[in-house]
Amino acid sequence: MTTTTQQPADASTASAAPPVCSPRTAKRPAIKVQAFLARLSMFSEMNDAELDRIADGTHPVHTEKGEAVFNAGDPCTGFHVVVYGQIKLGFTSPHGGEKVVEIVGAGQSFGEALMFLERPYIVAAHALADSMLLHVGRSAVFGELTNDPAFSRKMLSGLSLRLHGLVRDVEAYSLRSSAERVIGYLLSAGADRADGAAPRQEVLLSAGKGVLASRLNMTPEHFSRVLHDLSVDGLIAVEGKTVRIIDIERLRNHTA
Amino acid sequence: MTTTTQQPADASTASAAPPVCSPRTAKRPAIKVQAFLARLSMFSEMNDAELDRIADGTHPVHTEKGEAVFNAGDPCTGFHVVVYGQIKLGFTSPHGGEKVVEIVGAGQSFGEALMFLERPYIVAAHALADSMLLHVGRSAVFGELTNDPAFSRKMLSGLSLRLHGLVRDVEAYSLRSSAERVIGYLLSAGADRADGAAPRQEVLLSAGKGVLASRLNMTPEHFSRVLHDLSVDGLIAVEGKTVRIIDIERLRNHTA
DNA sequence: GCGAGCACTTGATCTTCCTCAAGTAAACTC
DNA sequence: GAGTTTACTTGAGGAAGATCAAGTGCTCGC
Repeated sequence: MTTTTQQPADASTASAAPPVCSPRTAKRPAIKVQAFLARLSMFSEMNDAELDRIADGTHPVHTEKGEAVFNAGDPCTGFHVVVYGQIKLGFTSPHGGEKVVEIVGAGQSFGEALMFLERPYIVAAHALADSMLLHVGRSAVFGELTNDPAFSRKMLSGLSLRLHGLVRDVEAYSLRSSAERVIGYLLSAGADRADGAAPRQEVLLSAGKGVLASRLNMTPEHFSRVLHDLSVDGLIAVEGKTVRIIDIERLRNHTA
Repeated sequence: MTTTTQQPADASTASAAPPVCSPRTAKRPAIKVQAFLARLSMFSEMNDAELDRIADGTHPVHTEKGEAVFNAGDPCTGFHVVVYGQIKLGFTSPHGGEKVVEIVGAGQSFGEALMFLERPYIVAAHALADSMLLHVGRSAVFGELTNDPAFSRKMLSGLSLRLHGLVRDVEAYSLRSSAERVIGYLLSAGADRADGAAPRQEVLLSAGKGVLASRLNMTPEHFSRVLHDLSVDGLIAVEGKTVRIIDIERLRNHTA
């Protein structure tokens, strides 16, 4: 592995899909379920009949900021797709600590693996913002799997991508220093608007610094210090939740 | 998550299948490919015609101890099953360090995720012992996927199980101390002969201590010290590659 | 059976990162 | 708009684990 721009946060299944409607349009906006599902790469090759059947196995879940979607130990009866909002998946240690495994945004899904394993959740899901999810029931998915090989293949690539991301995370946790993980996050967050060669100079942190710190396996204090040190070195400038990348070349080669 | 016996080393897809023949019977023993494949849970529901087609897409790979099966960056044209021997999957950092992600034994497979993603490997695979693998070509797998939903479902559960194991690893790396990871490994290795309620008292370490240490995210030195400390506390007794568990109850509750 | 090489152990020291404790700034209530 | 809460920052000190450097004991080849 010679890559220098590791991206601990890329484990997404569905490519980004814009929310069907704004969370502020109404308190509980009605959405066209089929239309929303069709934009997810997972369902993108489905015909109308199939989409209808999947949509039938679906129900909306509204979760307010801070609330749990599910907790570790809960039985898993399907998987979730984020329509709007943001969800964090994490472990809580008996000793009070927390480890955020993944931060999931609009158009992304989670919980497929447990659905296939028919085991209870081992992580908890909490809303980082008022969110709307679709819960896709297991039997609807299994029904389509039996007669749609293209769908099976989509699911397989989705899971594979997730696995790949997790392996990259393990690599980052094991072989990289905290500073390198932070830099990796900044570079990948800056690069994720993949519309051109040049990564953006302005990165908007995708969650609160405490949550990000946990996602990157470090304490909020240490995260703060790393950001501070990078600022002092003139590599970035931090203004609240936005980070301006000043010297991307030196940032890439930074080792400390 | 309330489990106290975490098992960082359980990420296996196929349930253990005995080697078709001993590695010492002949230098390159011929095996009945179909018969071997049929024992893997992945292929267990296949009929003879299907097994024949998969077997046709297969070729044997013999790898001597220390040799690489593939390296990071190599293209992935299928996945591997271990017939006999032992393979380690790991990252090599540019600064010389190594991180073993998984240790794979007979009857287990690896590389499926990359096969579905059609990306080059991000880990390297090295033989820990003289080994024989079967390489299962991508097109053979894809061919069966299109007309065998049961096979698709098997693959999906296989990947899900792997994902699940990796998430548990991340939890262990993030929230557990090294000693807890070692204990977790000992308990799971002792419990893996799941023929009764009582875990074995004698655990044979599944690889060299250096390799295990890396798998558990610690240095060989530290691993050695942890084992030593547990011995001094009277919880285990180490005799070369076998660890006798003396006080399993105290071992489970140990915190340091 | 003897030397070479390797795997493992043990010891001393050093680094990274965490913990605890304030302090500051921004956001949310009333 | 003052008070409270929450999020973040800063500092001092400490602990877990890494690194470096010798050892010791094994196995393996001859």
